Amino acid sequence: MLEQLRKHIEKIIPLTDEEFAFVCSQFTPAQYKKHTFLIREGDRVQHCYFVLSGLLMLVHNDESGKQHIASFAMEDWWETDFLAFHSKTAATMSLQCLENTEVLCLSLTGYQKLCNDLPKMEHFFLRKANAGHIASQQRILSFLTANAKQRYELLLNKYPALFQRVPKTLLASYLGVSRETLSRLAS
Amino acid sequence: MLEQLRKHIEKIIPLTDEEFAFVCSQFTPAQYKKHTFLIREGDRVQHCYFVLSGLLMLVHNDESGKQHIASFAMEDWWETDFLAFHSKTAATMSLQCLENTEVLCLSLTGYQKLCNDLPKMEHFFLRKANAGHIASQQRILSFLTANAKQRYELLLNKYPALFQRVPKTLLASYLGVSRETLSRLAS
DNA sequence: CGCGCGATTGAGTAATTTCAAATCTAGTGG
DNA sequence: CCACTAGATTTGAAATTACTCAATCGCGCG
Repeated sequence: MLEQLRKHIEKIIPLTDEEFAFVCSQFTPAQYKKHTFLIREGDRVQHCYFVLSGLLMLVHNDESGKQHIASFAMEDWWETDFLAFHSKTAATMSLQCLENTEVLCLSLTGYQKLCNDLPKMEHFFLRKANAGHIASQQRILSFLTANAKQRYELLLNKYPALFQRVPKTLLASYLGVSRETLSRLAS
Repeated sequence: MLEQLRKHIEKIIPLTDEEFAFVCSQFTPAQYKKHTFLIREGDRVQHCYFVLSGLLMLVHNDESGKQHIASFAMEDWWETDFLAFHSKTAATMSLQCLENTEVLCLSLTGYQKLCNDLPKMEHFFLRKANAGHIASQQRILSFLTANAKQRYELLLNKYPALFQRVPKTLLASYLGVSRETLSRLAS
């Protein structure tokens, strides 16, 4: 279980056993059942989560009660309401389980300790943050350049597994179209 | 001019004169006239740019010849085609001057040297990358939750200066609407 | 003055949403 | 094994939103 974290980190930087032990000391394992919330809008955000297994969604609910999915998080993803986590403000998004999910929890102080005491980990997080930024920019571009059908196909190519794992309604609210429109696109 | 960079960095981390001298050694100043390209699609991306003055836009041109603006970059912003820069691949976006612009150029090796030799700078870039990631997520949410008019008003609140500095056509292609639609929204 | 760029306006068309109803499917209890 | 229910998906039709194409307007600059 912690081996999974080690493999994940070592795709970017090698760690000695000692270093890895220190890394581990900052994480707390946790399990959540399908439908439960790791973060609720309005909460203080205590952790950043590394997903070991299962599936999460990061969701924002607007005034009219519609839900909009900022992101799905599957195995080996890092997820939280990053704005709230880093700025210690109230969450504007919920983080919810779409499946039974195992995570490793990292607190903000744990994150800071890792960055300060182990430069390799700061480097690791920098790489992850850059990748996240780039991925978000790509998604923005998809909204600018592609229509609903094209965005649907992009998603289908990028994460085919999602189609098995989540209801279409949720894919629709990730893509920014109504579920009816998504249904009509599939044909 | 380099003082501007120092002030910018020291909003996040203090630097000794010696450290700052080392930082400076990795940057090359450059000036570009309105309309010129810092990066063209297809190019290798040599630099990440810190904008001292002026205004840039990061643009993607689709097959049908329409241009889509991923981002504007004004004073004190860092900009480049980050995917191409970090992965040493060909640019999929152009970076172009909307005004005469002064920048400081940082090469990938310069970036890596700063990160390796000066942990403070790695920390600085981590903070910037996180902020960039968060800002992109907010923009994604704006596409999901807001219609054209609301996105227009968000932009207007966030960057009122842009309305003085760039033609509406470009704001439209940043917001993802046609210029005609934007024109009708303004009323 | 006249050119050229940017902004606006109008009219028709295409894409998407909304609301409503019908259909399908997996899981539950009898 | 079947009937039943809740959730998910599909379909239809009307309404809305945004796009496209075309024409016009406004203004700064040579």
